[in-house]
Amino acid sequence: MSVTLADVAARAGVSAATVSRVLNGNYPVAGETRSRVLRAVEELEYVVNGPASALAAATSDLVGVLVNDIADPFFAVLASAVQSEMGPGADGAGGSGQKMAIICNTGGSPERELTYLTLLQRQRAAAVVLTGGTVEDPTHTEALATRLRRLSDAGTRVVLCGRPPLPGHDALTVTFDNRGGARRLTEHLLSLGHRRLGYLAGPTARTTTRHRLEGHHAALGEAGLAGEATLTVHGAYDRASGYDGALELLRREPRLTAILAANDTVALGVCAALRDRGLRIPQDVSVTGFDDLPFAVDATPALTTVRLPLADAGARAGRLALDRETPPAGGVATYHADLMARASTAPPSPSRAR
Amino acid sequence: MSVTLADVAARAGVSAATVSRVLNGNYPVAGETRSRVLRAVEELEYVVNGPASALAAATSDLVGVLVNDIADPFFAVLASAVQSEMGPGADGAGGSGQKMAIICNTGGSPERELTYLTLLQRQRAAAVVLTGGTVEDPTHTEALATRLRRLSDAGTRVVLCGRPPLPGHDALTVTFDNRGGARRLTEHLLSLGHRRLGYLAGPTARTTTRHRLEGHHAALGEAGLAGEATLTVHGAYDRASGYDGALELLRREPRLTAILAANDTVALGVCAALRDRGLRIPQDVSVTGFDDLPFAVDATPALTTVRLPLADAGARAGRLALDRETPPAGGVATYHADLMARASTAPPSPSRAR
DNA sequence: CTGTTAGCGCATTCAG
DNA sequence: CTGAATGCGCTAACAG
Repeated sequence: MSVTLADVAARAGVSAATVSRVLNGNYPVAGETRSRVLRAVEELEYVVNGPASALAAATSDLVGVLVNDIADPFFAVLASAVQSEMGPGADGAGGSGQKMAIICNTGGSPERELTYLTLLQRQRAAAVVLTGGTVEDPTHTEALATRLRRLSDAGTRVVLCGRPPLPGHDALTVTFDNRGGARRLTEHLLSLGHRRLGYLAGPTARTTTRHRLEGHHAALGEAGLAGEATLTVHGAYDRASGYDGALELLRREPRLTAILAANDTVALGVCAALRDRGLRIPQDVSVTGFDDLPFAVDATPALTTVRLPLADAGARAGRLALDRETPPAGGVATYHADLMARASTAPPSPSRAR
Repeated sequence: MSVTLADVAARAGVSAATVSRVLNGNYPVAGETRSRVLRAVEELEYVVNGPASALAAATSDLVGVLVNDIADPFFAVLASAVQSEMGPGADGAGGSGQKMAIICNTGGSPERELTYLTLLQRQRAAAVVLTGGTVEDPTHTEALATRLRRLSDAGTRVVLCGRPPLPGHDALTVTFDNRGGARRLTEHLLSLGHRRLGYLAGPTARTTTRHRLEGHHAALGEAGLAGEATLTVHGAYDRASGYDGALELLRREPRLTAILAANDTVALGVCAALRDRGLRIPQDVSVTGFDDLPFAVDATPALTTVRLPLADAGARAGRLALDRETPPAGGVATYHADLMARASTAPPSPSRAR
């Protein structure tokens, strides 16, 4: 078969235990012995058997990262950042602490989220990072808390990134001020003079959707427009629902002067729909996104949005997962969402005000 | 500690072997016994120990996916597609064949590619999928072939996706007709009447870069412009090099009427640079991308590019990796790259022709 | 169809 | 500082 520890030991004229010690570098080993072992490893092209050592040591060097869909830039950037803290190049301690990230696409499905968690528990993952908003359903929340508790009981570190702390489990959390971001976006539009706003919300019953909507309503309330602008349509976080949603909003209120999209991707769909309807951005209708993904600045006109520090947050989550950073007080770190006012928003045109 | 197979066996009043059999579903087990075992599993909340079974069975259910950077949409889409063929929801055979994808960011570095391959060998990965173009350096090519041979010798399936077959190793390959795509793009511009083209190539010494450049030159040659248009600048596959590269091309040849970018992301940078220079697209300068990533159609003007069927190719690679699909004849499947003529290209304006 | 018997390759006691 | 012995939890023959 394959070359094993014993083969290396024989070649180096030492015991298997010694080889193990050299390789893991936890125990003192004589310099001479050490180099002899290392040479044998080279010569035999020995590669540790991960499963075997995971079994013996009762812990693997796999880290699970749950995302809705890795093809969505939001999650890709987050996952990439988490990644950046492990594996070759990250080098948290000087070499052999190589962790590997298992990326799991849940597709936003609660069941799959649970299934993946079980799969990761089966792998005896060293840590698990759950990214993005989560479904707000008591049943699921409880099931999730239970699963996570089992994981932490089994020694797996659990970190939440991009979602609020989970009731029933004290996982370390890195989250975004979605409420504040949405509020700033709405205030920005109101200050430009907009009064008839359309809001394209994300999928119902998700934390992210709710928080952003709450921020929006808060701003509206402060401006004394609480009751008025309940023009809201829910949809998925994709371009198509942006397109369809924009048309639906216009159907309901043709005199709309601004549309707030659930995120940048949705905003792109909104822009496409408006263009197809012959409406100019921002002269006829202002549009805002959310997240400030890389493409936002290249949209035409450049998208006014709110910047989420995804890379920072992801990296932070990665370090917390690997226990390389002291946890924030209270276990929760919240990142601010800055307004990026660009060309897709402007004062409403008097003509459309009618 | 944690509950084990033996615990379940005791609870169900059977032997550990039987439990293992019902869980893996490979051997015939009496219906009655089966359900008793399953019940015990439920009651004890038993979760298989992955490392232990991997050790005993000498194979894990981990699949490595090497990408340059998962934050780059090109790789994200590819990886997502590979993913889609495994894990919950893919269900290739009816349930428990759950594979998990380990995504490895090589950052385009040959050394890291090798390191990750070793790490995957250590995990006894069931398969490895290498995506994207590769560095063309004899030393690296050989080192890579050696590593891959070790992997296949150890029983790991190796699939290449988005790069040409590797000399020295007969891995299954799913690749794109980069040459043809670049040729079609160039022909498109030539047929519109362009004669002064600028080419923004990817990083030097990479297969993708070379193939696209070759296609470009082939088209130029056929048009009898071989010697003429050697206006080429190399750069990374990112927006910034698109921006800088466009400025550099314009410096070298201010009368340029078209720029072919290494890919869509680079094209976005080119567009930004042109706009900043007060040049209109496509009236003053036509621009083309490559890949047809989701955002290409939302650029303004919509980007003329070449469509790579990333999702199809990724899924195919995933199935091949899992041995769920019969390999193509010769072990190599090549996907065609279709021209997507959109608004960023048009005949050159007579005024600029001077 | 089911139980028994051996390891899989390594990390750790515990002695020396 | 090093070696010998033990077991991690599971699968895979081999019998029955």
